Amino acid sequence: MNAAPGNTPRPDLAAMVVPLGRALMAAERPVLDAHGLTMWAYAVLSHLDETPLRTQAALAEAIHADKTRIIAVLDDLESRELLTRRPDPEDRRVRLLSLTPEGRRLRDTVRTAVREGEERLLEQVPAADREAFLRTLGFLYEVSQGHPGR
Amino acid sequence: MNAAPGNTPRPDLAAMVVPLGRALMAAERPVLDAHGLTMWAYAVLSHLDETPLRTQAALAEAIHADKTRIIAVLDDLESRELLTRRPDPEDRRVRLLSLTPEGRRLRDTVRTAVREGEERLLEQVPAADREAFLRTLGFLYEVSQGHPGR
DNA sequence: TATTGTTATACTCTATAACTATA
DNA sequence: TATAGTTATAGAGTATAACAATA
Repeated sequence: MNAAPGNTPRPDLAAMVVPLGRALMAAERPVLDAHGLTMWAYAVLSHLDETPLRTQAALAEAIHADKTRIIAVLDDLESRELLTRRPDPEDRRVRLLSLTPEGRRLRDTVRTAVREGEERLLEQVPAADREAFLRTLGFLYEVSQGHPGR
Repeated sequence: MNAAPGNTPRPDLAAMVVPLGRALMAAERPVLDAHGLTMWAYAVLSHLDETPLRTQAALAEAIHADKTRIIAVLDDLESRELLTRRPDPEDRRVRLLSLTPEGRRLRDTVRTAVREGEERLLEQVPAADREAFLRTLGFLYEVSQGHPGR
C-alpha cells in the first residue's frame, strides 16, 4: 500500500477514472431527462454558448464527437427552437449555428442543476484536496485531449 | 474563472472525467493488444489475483461488469490456460476461479507496462497535486461505486 | 477536385430474457 | 422453487463509407 515504483499502491488510473465517469454521467441523466436532453445535446448547448462556431464539423471536434453523430442532435435542438442553423451567405455549404434565447436559458438551468449535483459530491472532499484535484483533472484532461495549451 | 457558485469556473466534471477515461483506455490499448487481452480480460486478471472469488457473479460485480459479459472472457482466458475454472465439489453449480502461474505472470507484465504509461502522464503533474489528485480520485471512485467504506 | 453537411450501413458494446444444471 | 452459469437476442452507441450540394 505504499508508493514504491512497480508495486501496487493503487488501482490502475483507468480503472478508477472510467467507472467514475460512468457514475457522473448516470448522476446527470435524471437532470437531462427532465429537460429532454441527451448528453450530446447538453454538450452542444454548453459549447455553442461559450464559443460561437461557424461549422458543424468544428463543433463536433470541439466536443470530441463524430461529425455524423451530432446531426440528429442538431435536428432535434433546431426543431425545438433551442438553436438556429442557417446557411452562411458567404459559403452556402456551411451552417451557422447559434443558440436562441430559450436555448441559452435551458442550458443555464441544466448546467446549474448539474453543478449542484457535482458540488454535493465534491463537498465531501477536503477543501485543499478539492482544489488540487480540480486543477490536476483539468490539466490531465487538456493533456489527454492533445494538450492545446501545452 | 473563480469559484463563485452558479458561475462557470470549470467545465462540468463529467465533461472532463469521461474523455480522460477514454484517453486512458486508448493509451492502454496497445499494451493490452500486444498481449491479446481486452480491457475486461485485464480487469479479470487484475481482480482475480487480488481477491480470490468463489463465483463468477461475484467477480462480475467486483469489476462492475455484467455476469453474462465476462463469460466469453473467461472462456478465452481458460483456453489460454491463464486461469482455471472448476466446479466447486460442495456446490456443483459454482465455478471456482483461480489464476495459473502464467496468468499471474502475464498480469504482472501488463500491469507494469500500464503503470509505466500512467506514471509518464502523472510525472507532468506537480508532486503535491499528484498525491491529492490520486487520493481524491480514489475517494470519489469509492463513493461513486456505492461507497463500500463509507 | 475538395469540402460541408447528410444519409445509410455495419460494427461494437451492453442489457434483457430465456434456457440448463444443480440445489 | 431458487440459484449459478450459459446462450440468444435485441438495443444503444459508435465509426465508416457513400452521397448531394456547393465551392
